[in-house]
Amino acid sequence: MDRFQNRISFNINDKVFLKDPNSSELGTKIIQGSIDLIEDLGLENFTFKKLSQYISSTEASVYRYFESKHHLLTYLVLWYWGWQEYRIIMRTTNIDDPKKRLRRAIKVLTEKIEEDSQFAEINEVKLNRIVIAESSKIYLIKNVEKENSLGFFSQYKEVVNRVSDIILEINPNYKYPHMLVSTIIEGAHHQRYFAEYIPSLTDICDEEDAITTFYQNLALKEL
Amino acid sequence: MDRFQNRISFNINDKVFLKDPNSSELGTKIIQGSIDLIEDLGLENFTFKKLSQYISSTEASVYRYFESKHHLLTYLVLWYWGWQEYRIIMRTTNIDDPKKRLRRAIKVLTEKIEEDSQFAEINEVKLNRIVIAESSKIYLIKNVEKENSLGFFSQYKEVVNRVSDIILEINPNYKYPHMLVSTIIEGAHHQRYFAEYIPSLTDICDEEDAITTFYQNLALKEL
DNA sequence: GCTTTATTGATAGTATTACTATTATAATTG
DNA sequence: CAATTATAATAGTAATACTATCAATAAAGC
Repeated sequence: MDRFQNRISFNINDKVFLKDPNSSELGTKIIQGSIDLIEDLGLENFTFKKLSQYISSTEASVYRYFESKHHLLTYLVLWYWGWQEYRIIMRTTNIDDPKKRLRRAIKVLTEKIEEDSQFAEINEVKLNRIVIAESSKIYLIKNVEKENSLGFFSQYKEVVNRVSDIILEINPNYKYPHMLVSTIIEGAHHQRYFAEYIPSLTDICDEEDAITTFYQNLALKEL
Repeated sequence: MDRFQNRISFNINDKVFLKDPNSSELGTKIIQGSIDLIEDLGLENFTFKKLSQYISSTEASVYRYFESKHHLLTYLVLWYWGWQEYRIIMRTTNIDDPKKRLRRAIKVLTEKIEEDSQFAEINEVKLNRIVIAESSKIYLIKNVEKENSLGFFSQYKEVVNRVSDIILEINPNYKYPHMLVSTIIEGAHHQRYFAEYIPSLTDICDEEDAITTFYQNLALKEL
């Protein structure tokens, strides 16, 4: 079991899994396989049966790690926001100007992830696509409040708070930092999704990364 | 059948249903009942079986109107955007100042619906809550592109286009009117949802309608 | 080296969901 | 009155989302 202990990983709320997938080889295969399959099939068509076949295990074994595909998705999204927080820290420390820091943070949160390099067991490109297309489903459910009280959205909140703090540095009297940040995060996800699948809902643009630029400017004009 | 013809209703894409629910009493009960039940149970726990029991009919009869609960939800959302377009028109005609028109349109799109009066067969308060909590699920699916090509999102697009046109009146050179409008619409839905269920993600405010004010100001500062 | 324990695999089984099909009956329309 | 249509009643199927049991194996402790 020792060989799995020193993996680079974020501390993920242990109520989201039955058994820590980071503690075994099968667990790692569940995470890797689910990222592949959810990205490929969509959450609707993804099942634990298909996953278990994909990773050459059994349905019952997968159920020993996660009580449902919904919890598995929640785990992936928690991981994602842990990773994003880490990226924001990496890319904003040692920058004095809070406006510049805000621009950087918005870039991190709104840019398209195109390289998968940092973590062997996680394909960040696919995970980013999953978060864009599926993450809102983790809270658009009847028992949001219960899952909220279990801390399933805490990682997301931390990211929102961190960026809100930068906003308050720029304008200490600004009343709605959380609203602004979550509008930007969710908005950027929507725009990326629309741009790919329902382009008539967005504005055609040749610009290199119009979505990031749009939200950076929106935020700075607002403050 | 005649007695159902002169109901006030928006022209809804006929590919979304198998049989027009507006053409019969059972159809009307399906729509009314589904609004009650989806609002109450959430889409996840809503089934045609429960619906048919609720309206004292049978599962097979419901399936003659809609091929799936997903299509039924799509119908409701189409109706909602038809209604919102109508409300925008009602509340913006005869106003000369485009900035004032934009404020009004944003108010219509972001305010909480609290009275249910206009249409006998539709509970607008509940439908608004359904749209906030469930509408993104109509496009966050694997076959978005097919459903888009069938015109399932056309009503939403029309609303976005209508408001975009107001934006272009204010600033004819503005590059991202569609992005701005869809960011506002989806953002307001998120904020209302968060305010109710995950309040730590929003900003506590005593103000009467902070969400509407927030998005009105955001839009006007951006332009 | 042997026992205990933990991990996974193999298999089976259940309730519910998301449908489809068939037939009967009541209501409308021509 | 005949023909059509709408609905109800019933049955049935494949897939999903699980739960339970037991055996095989590998690792950990003594």
